[in-house]
Amino acid sequence: MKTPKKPAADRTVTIKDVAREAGVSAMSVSNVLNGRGRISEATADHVRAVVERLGYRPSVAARRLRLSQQWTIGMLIVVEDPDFLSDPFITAQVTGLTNYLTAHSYSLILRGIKPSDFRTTGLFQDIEADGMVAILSGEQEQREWFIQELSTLRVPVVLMQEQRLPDEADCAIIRQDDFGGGRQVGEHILATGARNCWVLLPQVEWAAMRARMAGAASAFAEAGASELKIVRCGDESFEVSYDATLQALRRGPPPDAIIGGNDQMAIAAMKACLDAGFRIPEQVQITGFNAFEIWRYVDPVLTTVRSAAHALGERAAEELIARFKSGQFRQREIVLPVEFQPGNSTRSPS
Amino acid sequence: MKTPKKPAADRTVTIKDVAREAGVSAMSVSNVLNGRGRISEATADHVRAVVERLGYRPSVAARRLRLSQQWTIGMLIVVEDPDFLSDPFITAQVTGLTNYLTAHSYSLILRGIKPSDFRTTGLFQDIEADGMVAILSGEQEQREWFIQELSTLRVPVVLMQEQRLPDEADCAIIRQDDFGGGRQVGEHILATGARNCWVLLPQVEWAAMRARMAGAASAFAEAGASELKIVRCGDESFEVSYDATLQALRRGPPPDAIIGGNDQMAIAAMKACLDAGFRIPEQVQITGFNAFEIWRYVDPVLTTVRSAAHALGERAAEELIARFKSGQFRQREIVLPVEFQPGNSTRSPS
DNA sequence: AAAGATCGGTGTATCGTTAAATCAAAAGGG
DNA sequence: CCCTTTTGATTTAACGATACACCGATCTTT
Repeated sequence: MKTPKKPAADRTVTIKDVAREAGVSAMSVSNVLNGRGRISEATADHVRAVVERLGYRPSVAARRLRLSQQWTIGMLIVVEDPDFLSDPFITAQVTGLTNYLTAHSYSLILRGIKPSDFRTTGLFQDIEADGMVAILSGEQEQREWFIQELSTLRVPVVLMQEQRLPDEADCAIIRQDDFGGGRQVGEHILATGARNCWVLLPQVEWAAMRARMAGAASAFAEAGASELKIVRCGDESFEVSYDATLQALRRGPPPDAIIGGNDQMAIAAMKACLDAGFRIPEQVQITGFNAFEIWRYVDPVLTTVRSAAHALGERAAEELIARFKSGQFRQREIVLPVEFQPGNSTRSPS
Repeated sequence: MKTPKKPAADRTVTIKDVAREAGVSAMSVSNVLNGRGRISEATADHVRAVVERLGYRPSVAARRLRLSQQWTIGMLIVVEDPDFLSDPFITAQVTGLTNYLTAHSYSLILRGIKPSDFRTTGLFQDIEADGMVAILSGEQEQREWFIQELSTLRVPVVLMQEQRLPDEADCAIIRQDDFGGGRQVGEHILATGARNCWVLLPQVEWAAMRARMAGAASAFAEAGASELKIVRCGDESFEVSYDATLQALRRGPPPDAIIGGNDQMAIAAMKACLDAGFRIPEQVQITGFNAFEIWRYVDPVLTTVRSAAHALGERAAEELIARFKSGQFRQREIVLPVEFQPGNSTRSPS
């Protein structure tokens, strides 16, 4: 007796094939596989066996259409730099998101776009995502406009790093305590006796960075110290931050301390100071933010603020799925704590 | 006169709504929007106007089902570490991929999985991607098995970092010239007079890293120098590499040079050497690989190899789309050049 | 023993789009 | 002026799954 045994059929196996082969209706197969409806154990086993034998896999596309659910979350990173994953703080959040979503059978579609491309690709209309996560940069006004546009999609929206929401926006914000972290940095710097300080910020507005700076500034203001001097860099890259710091050093007297907007900028500034002949931390102190892995391996070890970036991503995913399932989009704000991490790029408080 | 003007209808607008409103058949609407079939300019304009007025957006889900095309590429990063985006070399490739795909209206679904999860989530059966990109780690045998499994999906497959393919695998490989880069590093080190060298490699097998090492080894072999001593680190993280180097330094005589498997490991090794009291590059020389942005901002500036990671990702995306469109899956290998980048962590060749 | 409840399951319609076949009317050809 | 071709558009039937309504048997209940 010949057994062709052709389980790797060329045409894809559909639910009807299984139904015919098992001698039941397509509906029953569906019910068995989804554990719905009333099916006897016997036929269920039989159906499962046939499914196994034919190697049937339900069509995701069909299910998506029928149930109008995509099991897909869109993630939008709006930033000028096309190299949108260069910041480890962002990748860590992405990782957290992906891992959580994968574990819950959702997929993440990642897209980095320039603000100017927001309307064309930012709304993920070619995707029909079940929800959106966004990290926005740019001026407050522009960001608010983005947020409003995102709301028109009628899917849950979670914003990361954003510090406050327009009243009408029914989004969730997931962020860390940037202000608090910045304040601790400021207090620490003040305690070392520094008074004349710079803050290194990129040209682009990041709400989180502004909050860090505001935190530090509030500490300085309370102490009656002189105002922080903002040094603008073109962007957050090492190169640009390095150049900006070097130029600023050449232009006038050096500061007691430089507060970097993040670790990258701080490390670049550190290098610039060293190259300019200053000793760290004796002459100039440096602080970073976010404690990305390298902070310990530069010399001297960087004083920074440890953030739970991975957890931020996970919480965002969790919130998003919860919103999608419940259909409730109430305004909400989730803030995770940060931890100040003193290193050797600042002096011990005296 | 009251104009309710309710363009943001609650129920989604389908092609039928447009057809009814425009007084034509659904098919005509479809044809207008896709520029197919025979349609007079007049009706086309009219239909477009109605589409605009009703705010109609074609349903991606329906189109996906009908055309059995998903406009989606799956990217698989198989690695033990759940923090699969911590390597900037990988994120740069991801960025290149995403940007190219987005520009061509494809989406990337990213997933980092442990080797043990390969069967459950690795095949993207819950996605039905039009193609797959994979970065695999692990033993050769295991990787080959993964490659074979990926082939069963009957979609184009592009592998990154892989150095050679099993004969039956009709995949494309996109990689950089790791061997050549490693060889240049080896030659450079030899030229400085170093003879007794270590190679820092993670426990996990990365084909690319092995190739770099083989390149360096070949230079040493030809020069008749003593064999490279492999120092295994548990993984590629700074912390583990640092500890491994420090331990190795304590256990015996220091090497003339340490060849890092990548920049991260090299920087960690550098710090370990400094902390152990060695001067760089006078006593110990260090080299990295991949030139991720920080290489210039550590002290001393790291000698490394510049790679076109972004371009690797773009080429991968391009190849994938080409394969999908043509339906031709012939074995292919694309190799991009690398550029040796001498720094101050090695001495000048004498 | 009639009436209802439970069990196990089937048929039909539908999600929104597009390929293929078809068709009526206008245009062209001899 | 009849016959073919072209033009512009329609009708039908999928793509593969699931919601919903319904149905014929058993099994209870009184």
